[in-house]
Amino acid sequence: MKGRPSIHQDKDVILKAQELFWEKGFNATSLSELSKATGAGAGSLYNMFKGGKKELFKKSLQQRREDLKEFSRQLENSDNPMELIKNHFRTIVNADHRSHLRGCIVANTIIEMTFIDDELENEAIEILKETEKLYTVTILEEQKKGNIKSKIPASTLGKYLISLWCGINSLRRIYPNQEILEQQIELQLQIID
Amino acid sequence: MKGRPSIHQDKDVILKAQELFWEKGFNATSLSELSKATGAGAGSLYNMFKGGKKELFKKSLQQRREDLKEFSRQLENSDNPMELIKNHFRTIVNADHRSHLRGCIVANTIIEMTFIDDELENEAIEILKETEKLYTVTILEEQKKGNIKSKIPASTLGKYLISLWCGINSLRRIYPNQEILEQQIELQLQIID
DNA sequence: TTATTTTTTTAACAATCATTACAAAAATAA
DNA sequence: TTATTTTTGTAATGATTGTTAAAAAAATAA
Repeated sequence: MKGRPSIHQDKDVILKAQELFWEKGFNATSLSELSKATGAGAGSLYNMFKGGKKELFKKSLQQRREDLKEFSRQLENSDNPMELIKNHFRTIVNADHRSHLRGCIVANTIIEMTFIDDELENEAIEILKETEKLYTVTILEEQKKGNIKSKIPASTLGKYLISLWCGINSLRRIYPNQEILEQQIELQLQIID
Repeated sequence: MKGRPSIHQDKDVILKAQELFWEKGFNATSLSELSKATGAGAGSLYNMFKGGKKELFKKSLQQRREDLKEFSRQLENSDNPMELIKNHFRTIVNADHRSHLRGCIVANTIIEMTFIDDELENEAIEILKETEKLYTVTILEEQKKGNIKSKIPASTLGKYLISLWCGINSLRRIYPNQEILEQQIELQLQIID
Protein backbone atom coordinates (compact mmCIF):
# COMPACT_ATOMS: atom_id res chain seq x y z
CA MET A 1 0.00 0.00 0.00
CA LYS A 2 1.12 3.47 -0.92
CA GLY A 3 1.64 6.29 1.54
CA ARG A 4 3.33 6.76 4.87
CA PRO A 5 2.44 3.87 7.13
CA SER A 6 0.17 4.68 10.04
CA ILE A 7 1.40 3.94 13.53
CA HIS A 8 -1.97 4.01 15.29
CA GLN A 9 -4.69 1.40 15.07
CA ASP A 10 -8.24 2.75 15.04
CA LYS A 11 -9.34 0.37 17.77
CA ASP A 12 -6.47 1.27 20.10
CA VAL A 13 -7.24 4.95 19.75
CA ILE A 14 -10.95 4.35 20.27
CA LEU A 15 -10.35 2.36 23.44
CA LYS A 16 -8.01 4.99 24.86
CA ALA A 17 -10.51 7.72 23.98
CA GLN A 18 -13.30 5.66 25.52
CA GLU A 19 -11.45 5.63 28.84
CA LEU A 20 -11.35 9.42 28.93
CA PHE A 21 -14.90 9.95 27.67
CA TRP A 22 -16.19 7.40 30.16
CA GLU A 23 -14.75 9.34 33.07
CA LYS A 24 -15.28 12.93 32.03
CA GLY A 25 -17.94 12.79 29.35
CA PHE A 26 -17.87 14.40 25.92
CA ASN A 27 -17.67 18.09 26.69
CA ALA A 28 -15.16 17.99 29.52
CA THR A 29 -12.73 15.88 27.53
CA SER A 30 -10.58 18.17 25.38
CA LEU A 31 -8.91 17.28 22.14
CA SER A 32 -5.50 17.93 23.65
CA GLU A 33 -6.26 15.37 26.37
CA LEU A 34 -7.36 12.89 23.72
CA SER A 35 -4.20 13.59 21.76
CA LYS A 36 -2.03 13.09 24.80
CA ALA A 37 -3.76 9.89 25.92
CA THR A 38 -3.83 8.25 22.50
CA GLY A 39 -0.37 9.41 21.47
CA ALA A 40 -1.79 10.68 18.19
CA GLY A 41 -1.49 14.34 17.25
CA ALA A 42 -4.50 16.44 16.37
CA GLY A 43 -3.76 16.08 12.66
CA SER A 44 -3.63 12.31 12.91
CA LEU A 45 -6.85 12.15 14.87
CA TYR A 46 -8.66 14.17 12.25
CA ASN A 47 -7.15 12.05 9.53
CA MET A 48 -8.33 8.86 11.21
CA PHE A 49 -11.74 10.20 12.25
CA LYS A 50 -12.95 12.74 9.72
CA GLY A 51 -15.88 13.63 11.93
CA GLY A 52 -13.47 14.86 14.59
CA LYS A 53 -14.12 14.63 18.30
CA LYS A 54 -17.76 13.73 17.84
CA GLU A 55 -17.02 10.76 15.59
CA LEU A 56 -14.42 9.54 18.05
CA PHE A 57 -16.98 9.74 20.83
CA LYS A 58 -19.56 7.96 18.72
CA LYS A 59 -17.13 5.15 18.01
CA SER A 60 -16.37 4.93 21.74
CA LEU A 61 -20.06 4.47 22.39
CA GLN A 62 -20.48 1.98 19.57
CA GLN A 63 -17.70 -0.05 21.09
CA ARG A 64 -20.10 -0.75 23.94
CA ARG A 65 -22.56 -2.00 21.37
CA GLU A 66 -19.94 -4.49 20.25
CA ASP A 67 -19.44 -5.56 23.85
CA LEU A 68 -23.19 -6.04 24.07
CA LYS A 69 -23.15 -8.31 20.99
CA GLU A 70 -20.51 -10.42 22.66
CA PHE A 71 -22.73 -10.68 25.73
CA SER A 72 -25.61 -11.66 23.48
CA ARG A 73 -23.54 -14.52 22.06
CA GLN A 74 -22.72 -15.72 25.55
CA LEU A 75 -26.41 -15.67 26.43
CA GLU A 76 -27.27 -17.78 23.39
CA ASN A 77 -24.70 -20.41 24.32
CA SER A 78 -25.67 -20.57 27.96
CA ASP A 79 -28.06 -23.09 29.45
CA ASN A 80 -28.73 -20.78 32.38
CA PRO A 81 -28.98 -17.33 30.77
CA MET A 82 -30.74 -15.75 33.75
CA GLU A 83 -27.77 -16.52 35.95
CA LEU A 84 -25.56 -14.84 33.34
CA ILE A 85 -27.71 -11.74 33.46
CA LYS A 86 -27.79 -11.70 37.24
CA ASN A 87 -24.03 -12.17 37.35
CA HIS A 88 -23.67 -9.20 35.05
CA PHE A 89 -25.17 -7.11 37.82
CA ARG A 90 -23.33 -8.93 40.59
CA THR A 91 -19.92 -8.28 39.08
CA ILE A 92 -20.47 -4.58 39.70
CA VAL A 93 -19.94 -5.27 43.39
CA ASN A 94 -16.30 -6.26 42.98
CA ALA A 95 -15.28 -3.44 40.68
CA ASP A 96 -12.58 -1.04 41.87
CA HIS A 97 -13.19 2.46 43.22
CA ARG A 98 -12.54 4.25 39.93
CA SER A 99 -14.97 1.99 38.08
CA HIS A 100 -17.65 2.74 40.62
CA LEU A 101 -17.18 6.46 40.13
CA ARG A 102 -17.30 6.39 36.34
CA GLY A 103 -20.55 4.42 36.22
CA CYS A 104 -21.93 3.44 32.81
CA ILE A 105 -20.78 5.41 29.77
CA VAL A 106 -24.10 4.79 28.01
CA ALA A 107 -26.24 6.03 30.88
CA ASN A 108 -23.85 8.95 31.40
CA THR A 109 -24.17 9.93 27.75
CA ILE A 110 -27.96 10.02 27.82
CA ILE A 111 -27.82 12.44 30.72
CA GLU A 112 -25.09 14.61 29.24
CA MET A 113 -26.47 14.79 25.72
CA THR A 114 -30.18 15.44 26.28
CA PHE A 115 -30.94 18.97 25.00
CA ILE A 116 -27.35 19.08 23.65
CA ASP A 117 -26.90 16.58 20.82
CA ASP A 118 -29.77 14.44 19.59
CA GLU A 119 -27.59 12.09 17.58
CA LEU A 120 -25.36 11.09 20.49
CA GLU A 121 -28.32 10.97 22.87
CA ASN A 122 -30.24 8.63 20.58
CA GLU A 123 -27.21 6.46 19.97
CA ALA A 124 -26.97 5.89 23.72
CA ILE A 125 -30.71 5.36 24.11
CA GLU A 126 -30.65 2.72 21.40
CA ILE A 127 -27.91 0.80 23.17
CA LEU A 128 -29.94 0.65 26.38
CA LYS A 129 -33.02 -0.39 24.42
CA GLU A 130 -31.03 -3.15 22.73
CA THR A 131 -29.91 -4.29 26.15
CA GLU A 132 -33.48 -4.21 27.34
CA LYS A 133 -34.58 -6.36 24.42
CA LEU A 134 -31.90 -8.90 25.27
CA TYR A 135 -33.17 -9.07 28.83
CA THR A 136 -36.80 -9.26 27.75
CA VAL A 137 -36.46 -12.16 25.32
CA THR A 138 -34.36 -14.09 27.82
CA ILE A 139 -36.87 -13.54 30.60
CA LEU A 140 -39.76 -14.53 28.34
CA GLU A 141 -38.10 -17.82 27.46
CA GLU A 142 -37.25 -18.60 31.05
CA GLN A 143 -40.82 -17.85 32.05
CA LYS A 144 -42.07 -20.32 29.44
CA LYS A 145 -39.66 -22.92 30.77
CA GLY A 146 -40.96 -22.29 34.26
CA ASN A 147 -37.58 -21.12 35.52
CA ILE A 148 -39.13 -17.79 36.51
CA LYS A 149 -42.31 -17.99 38.53
CA SER A 150 -43.15 -14.27 38.38
CA LYS A 151 -46.16 -13.54 36.17
CA ILE A 152 -45.06 -9.96 35.56
CA PRO A 153 -44.79 -9.38 31.76
CA ALA A 154 -41.29 -9.97 30.44
CA SER A 155 -41.32 -6.53 28.78
CA THR A 156 -41.95 -4.95 32.19
CA LEU A 157 -39.17 -6.92 33.82
CA GLY A 158 -36.82 -6.03 30.97
CA LYS A 159 -37.45 -2.34 31.51
CA TYR A 160 -37.09 -2.90 35.23
CA LEU A 161 -33.58 -4.25 34.74
CA ILE A 162 -32.63 -1.14 32.75
CA SER A 163 -33.98 1.05 35.53
CA LEU A 164 -32.08 -1.04 38.06
CA TRP A 165 -28.91 -0.73 35.98
CA CYS A 166 -29.14 3.06 35.84
CA GLY A 167 -30.07 3.29 39.51
CA ILE A 168 -27.16 1.16 40.68
CA ASN A 169 -24.78 3.05 38.43
CA SER A 170 -25.74 6.23 40.23
CA LEU A 171 -25.73 4.62 43.66
CA ARG A 172 -22.21 3.28 43.25
CA ARG A 173 -20.95 6.83 42.82
CA ILE A 174 -22.56 7.84 46.10
CA TYR A 175 -21.59 4.61 47.84
CA PRO A 176 -18.57 3.02 46.14
CA ASN A 177 -18.89 0.33 48.77
CA GLN A 178 -18.94 -3.42 48.33
CA GLU A 179 -21.31 -4.26 51.18
CA ILE A 180 -23.91 -1.65 50.31
CA LEU A 181 -23.89 -2.47 46.62
CA GLU A 182 -24.18 -6.19 47.21
CA GLN A 183 -27.11 -5.61 49.55
CA GLN A 184 -28.88 -3.43 47.00
CA ILE A 185 -28.26 -5.65 44.01
CA GLU A 186 -29.46 -8.78 45.77
CA LEU A 187 -32.50 -6.94 47.06
CA GLN A 188 -33.40 -5.55 43.67
CA LEU A 189 -32.75 -8.76 41.75
CA GLN A 190 -35.36 -10.55 43.86
CA ILE A 191 -38.12 -8.99 41.78
CA ILE A 192 -37.28 -11.16 38.78
CA ASP A 193 -37.53 -14.49 40.60
CA MET B 1 -29.51 52.53 51.41
CA LYS B 2 -26.83 54.11 49.30
CA GLY B 3 -26.02 53.14 45.75
CA ARG B 4 -27.88 52.45 42.56
CA PRO B 5 -30.87 50.21 43.29
CA SER B 6 -30.66 46.68 41.98
CA ILE B 7 -33.36 45.44 39.66
CA HIS B 8 -32.75 41.72 40.06
CA GLN B 9 -33.58 39.59 43.06
CA ASP B 10 -31.08 36.87 43.89
CA LYS B 11 -33.77 34.22 44.11
CA ASP B 12 -35.31 35.11 40.75
CA VAL B 13 -31.92 34.88 39.06
CA ILE B 14 -31.13 31.60 40.79
CA LEU B 15 -34.41 30.04 39.73
CA LYS B 16 -33.95 31.14 36.12
CA ALA B 17 -30.38 29.83 36.15
CA GLN B 18 -31.56 26.58 37.71
CA GLU B 19 -33.87 26.01 34.77
CA LEU B 20 -30.98 26.21 32.33
CA PHE B 21 -28.55 24.21 34.44
CA TRP B 22 -31.16 21.54 35.03
CA GLU B 23 -31.58 20.97 31.30
CA LYS B 24 -28.05 21.36 30.02
CA GLY B 25 -25.82 20.91 33.03
CA PHE B 26 -23.01 23.15 34.22
CA ASN B 27 -20.53 23.00 31.35
CA ALA B 28 -22.93 23.23 28.45
CA THR B 29 -24.68 26.28 29.91
CA SER B 30 -22.78 29.40 28.89
CA LEU B 31 -22.67 32.66 30.74
CA SER B 32 -24.25 34.45 27.80
CA GLU B 33 -27.20 32.07 27.97
CA LEU B 34 -27.48 32.71 31.69
CA SER B 35 -27.30 36.44 31.07
CA LYS B 36 -29.98 36.26 28.42
CA ALA B 37 -32.31 34.06 30.47
CA THR B 38 -31.99 36.02 33.68
CA GLY B 39 -32.00 39.43 32.04
CA ALA B 40 -28.91 40.39 34.02
CA GLY B 41 -25.71 41.38 32.24
CA ALA B 42 -22.40 39.66 32.93
CA GLY B 43 -21.32 42.54 35.16
CA SER B 44 -24.46 42.27 37.25
CA LEU B 45 -24.17 38.51 37.57
CA TYR B 46 -20.62 38.77 38.86
CA ASN B 47 -21.64 41.54 41.19
CA MET B 48 -24.46 39.43 42.62
CA PHE B 49 -22.49 36.18 42.70
CA LYS B 50 -18.83 36.89 43.34
CA GLY B 51 -17.96 33.25 42.71
CA GLY B 52 -19.23 33.60 39.14
CA LYS B 53 -20.85 30.81 37.21
CA LYS B 54 -19.85 28.17 39.75
CA GLU B 55 -21.45 30.00 42.67
CA LEU B 56 -24.60 30.48 40.64
CA PHE B 57 -24.70 26.77 39.92
CA LYS B 58 -24.05 25.95 43.56
CA LYS B 59 -26.94 28.16 44.61
CA SER B 60 -29.13 26.46 42.01
CA LEU B 61 -28.30 23.12 43.59
CA GLN B 62 -28.79 24.42 47.12
CA GLN B 63 -32.22 25.58 46.10
CA ARG B 64 -33.11 21.90 45.82
CA ARG B 65 -31.91 21.49 49.37
CA GLU B 66 -34.41 24.12 50.39
CA ASP B 67 -37.12 22.26 48.52
CA LEU B 68 -36.07 19.14 50.42
CA LYS B 69 -36.45 20.96 53.75
CA GLU B 70 -39.95 21.92 52.76
CA PHE B 71 -40.68 18.28 51.97
CA SER B 72 -39.24 17.34 55.36
CA ARG B 73 -41.67 19.71 57.06
CA GLN B 74 -44.57 18.16 55.18
CA LEU B 75 -43.44 14.71 56.31
CA GLU B 76 -43.35 15.80 59.93
CA ASN B 77 -46.86 17.15 59.78
CA SER B 78 -48.28 14.14 57.99
CA ASP B 79 -50.00 11.23 59.69
CA ASN B 80 -49.25 9.00 56.73
CA PRO B 81 -45.68 9.96 55.76
CA MET B 82 -45.10 6.80 53.69
CA GLU B 83 -47.93 7.77 51.40
CA LEU B 84 -46.32 11.18 51.01
CA ILE B 85 -43.05 9.55 50.00
CA LYS B 86 -44.74 7.18 47.61
CA ASN B 87 -46.69 10.04 46.09
CA HIS B 88 -43.44 11.88 45.56
CA PHE B 89 -42.47 9.08 43.19
CA ARG B 90 -45.93 8.75 41.71
CA THR B 91 -46.12 12.39 40.69
CA ILE B 92 -43.26 11.74 38.26
CA VAL B 93 -45.73 9.86 36.10
CA ASN B 94 -47.80 12.93 35.27
CA ALA B 95 -44.93 15.29 34.53
CA ASP B 96 -44.69 16.78 31.05
CA HIS B 97 -42.32 15.64 28.32
CA ARG B 98 -39.65 18.25 29.02
CA SER B 99 -39.60 17.38 32.72
CA HIS B 100 -39.07 13.73 31.88
CA LEU B 101 -36.11 14.58 29.68
CA ARG B 102 -34.37 16.80 32.20
CA GLY B 103 -34.53 14.25 34.99
CA CYS B 104 -33.18 15.21 38.42
CA ILE B 105 -30.70 18.07 38.63
CA VAL B 106 -29.01 16.52 41.67
CA ALA B 107 -28.48 13.12 40.06
CA ASN B 108 -27.42 14.83 36.82
CA THR B 109 -24.81 16.86 38.69
CA ILE B 110 -23.24 13.83 40.34
CA ILE B 111 -22.74 12.28 36.95
CA GLU B 112 -21.45 15.43 35.29
CA MET B 113 -19.11 16.51 38.08
CA THR B 114 -17.35 13.28 39.04
CA PHE B 115 -13.68 13.64 38.03
CA ILE B 116 -14.41 17.29 37.18
CA ASP B 117 -15.26 19.27 40.31
CA ASP B 118 -15.21 17.68 43.75
CA GLU B 119 -17.01 20.51 45.46
CA LEU B 120 -20.05 20.43 43.19
CA GLU B 121 -20.04 16.64 43.10
CA ASN B 122 -20.05 16.42 46.90
CA GLU B 123 -22.69 19.08 47.21
CA ALA B 124 -24.98 16.95 45.06
CA ILE B 125 -24.07 13.74 46.86
CA GLU B 126 -24.91 15.33 50.19
CA ILE B 127 -28.35 16.31 48.97
CA LEU B 128 -29.13 12.74 47.95
CA LYS B 129 -27.79 11.47 51.27
CA GLU B 130 -29.98 13.93 53.13
CA THR B 131 -32.92 12.68 51.11
CA GLU B 132 -31.95 9.12 51.95
CA LYS B 133 -31.85 9.97 55.66
CA LEU B 134 -35.32 11.43 55.44
CA TYR B 135 -36.59 8.24 53.85
CA THR B 136 -34.76 6.04 56.34
CA VAL B 137 -36.06 7.66 59.51
CA THR B 138 -39.57 7.70 58.13
CA ILE B 139 -39.41 4.03 57.17
CA LEU B 140 -37.98 3.09 60.58
CA GLU B 141 -40.82 4.80 62.39
CA GLU B 142 -43.44 3.22 60.18
CA GLN B 143 -41.86 -0.17 60.74
CA LYS B 144 -42.08 0.33 64.50
CA LYS B 145 -45.73 1.29 64.16
CA GLY B 146 -46.31 -1.86 62.12
CA ASN B 147 -47.35 0.08 59.05
CA ILE B 148 -44.56 -1.59 57.06
CA LYS B 149 -44.36 -5.35 57.38
CA SER B 150 -41.02 -5.75 55.57
CA LYS B 151 -38.18 -6.73 57.95
CA ILE B 152 -35.55 -5.31 55.62
CA PRO B 153 -33.45 -2.73 57.55
CA ALA B 154 -34.71 0.82 57.14
CA SER B 155 -31.25 1.97 56.09
CA THR B 156 -31.31 -0.54 53.24
CA LEU B 157 -34.76 0.55 52.13
CA GLY B 158 -33.68 4.19 52.31
CA LYS B 159 -30.79 3.53 49.98
CA TYR B 160 -33.10 1.51 47.79
CA LEU B 161 -35.37 4.49 47.31
CA ILE B 162 -32.39 6.60 46.22
CA SER B 163 -31.40 3.94 43.74
CA LEU B 164 -34.99 3.78 42.53
CA TRP B 165 -35.08 7.56 42.19
CA CYS B 166 -31.95 7.64 40.06
CA GLY B 167 -33.08 4.67 38.00
CA ILE B 168 -36.47 6.14 37.22
CA ASN B 169 -34.93 9.49 36.39
CA SER B 170 -32.86 7.77 33.73
CA LEU B 171 -35.71 5.59 32.53
CA ARG B 172 -38.02 8.55 31.98
CA ARG B 173 -35.54 9.97 29.49
CA ILE B 174 -35.61 6.73 27.52
CA TYR B 175 -39.36 6.27 27.95
CA PRO B 176 -41.06 9.63 28.61
CA ASN B 177 -44.24 7.63 28.72
CA GLN B 178 -46.98 7.69 31.33
CA GLU B 179 -47.98 4.03 31.14
CA ILE B 180 -44.47 2.64 31.30
CA LEU B 181 -43.42 4.89 34.15
CA GLU B 182 -46.50 4.12 36.19
CA GLN B 183 -45.92 0.41 35.71
CA GLN B 184 -42.31 0.68 36.81
CA ILE B 185 -42.93 2.91 39.79
CA GLU B 186 -45.71 0.73 41.15
CA LEU B 187 -43.62 -2.37 40.61
CA GLN B 188 -40.59 -0.91 42.33
CA LEU B 189 -42.49 0.63 45.24
CA GLN B 190 -43.82 -2.81 46.19
CA ILE B 191 -40.49 -3.62 47.84
CA ILE B 192 -41.16 -1.22 50.71
CA ASP B 193 -44.51 -2.69 51.70
C1' DT C 1 15.42 7.71 -9.64
C1' DT C 2 11.12 10.27 -9.76
C1' DA C 3 6.29 10.74 -9.05
C1' DT C 4 2.50 9.72 -6.14
C1' DT C 5 0.16 8.90 -2.03
C1' DT C 6 -0.81 8.81 2.74
C1' DT C 7 0.33 9.83 7.59
C1' DT C 8 2.47 12.59 10.85
C1' DT C 9 3.73 16.77 13.24
C1' DT C 10 3.29 21.43 14.17
C1' DA C 11 1.48 25.76 13.90
C1' DA C 12 -2.12 28.73 12.74
C1' DC C 13 -6.91 29.75 12.96
C1' DA C 14 -11.28 31.48 14.24
C1' DA C 15 -14.72 30.96 17.68
C1' DT C 16 -16.18 30.81 22.20
C1' DC C 17 -15.60 30.83 26.89
C1' DA C 18 -15.57 32.83 31.82
C1' DT C 19 -14.03 36.73 33.86
C1' DT C 20 -12.77 41.54 34.63
C1' DA C 21 -12.18 46.55 33.77
C1' DC C 22 -14.48 50.65 33.25
C1' DA C 23 -17.53 54.23 32.89
C1' DA C 24 -22.33 55.66 32.96
C1' DA C 25 -26.45 55.54 35.85
C1' DA C 26 -28.93 56.13 39.91
C1' DA C 27 -29.54 56.09 44.36
C1' DT C 28 -28.25 58.25 49.47
C1' DA C 29 -25.67 61.30 52.73
C1' DA C 30 -23.66 65.53 53.81
C1' DT D 1 -25.17 71.00 45.34
C1' DT D 2 -21.31 67.75 45.91
C1' DA D 3 -19.34 63.50 47.48
C1' DT D 4 -20.04 58.69 48.03
C1' DT D 5 -21.66 54.26 47.00
C1' DT D 6 -23.56 50.55 44.51
C1' DT D 7 -25.50 48.51 40.32
C1' DT D 8 -25.73 48.19 35.50
C1' DG D 9 -24.30 47.56 30.65
C1' DT D 10 -20.63 47.05 27.54
C1' DA D 11 -16.35 46.11 25.91
C1' DA D 12 -11.87 44.26 26.55
C1' DT D 13 -9.10 40.38 28.04
C1' DG D 14 -6.74 36.25 28.00
C1' DA D 15 -7.25 31.45 27.91
C1' DT D 16 -8.95 27.45 25.76
C1' DT D 17 -11.52 25.16 22.47
C1' DG D 18 -12.16 22.17 18.08
C1' DT D 19 -10.60 22.30 13.58
C1' DT D 20 -7.69 23.06 9.55
C1' DA D 21 -3.56 24.32 6.76
C1' DA D 22 0.94 23.18 5.41
C1' DA D 23 5.03 20.94 5.02
C1' DA D 24 8.02 17.14 6.31
C1' DA D 25 8.27 12.08 6.53
C1' DA D 26 7.86 7.64 4.80
C1' DA D 27 6.02 4.40 2.25
C1' DT D 28 4.82 2.32 -2.92
C1' DA D 29 4.61 2.42 -8.08
C1' DA D 30 6.56 3.47 -12.39
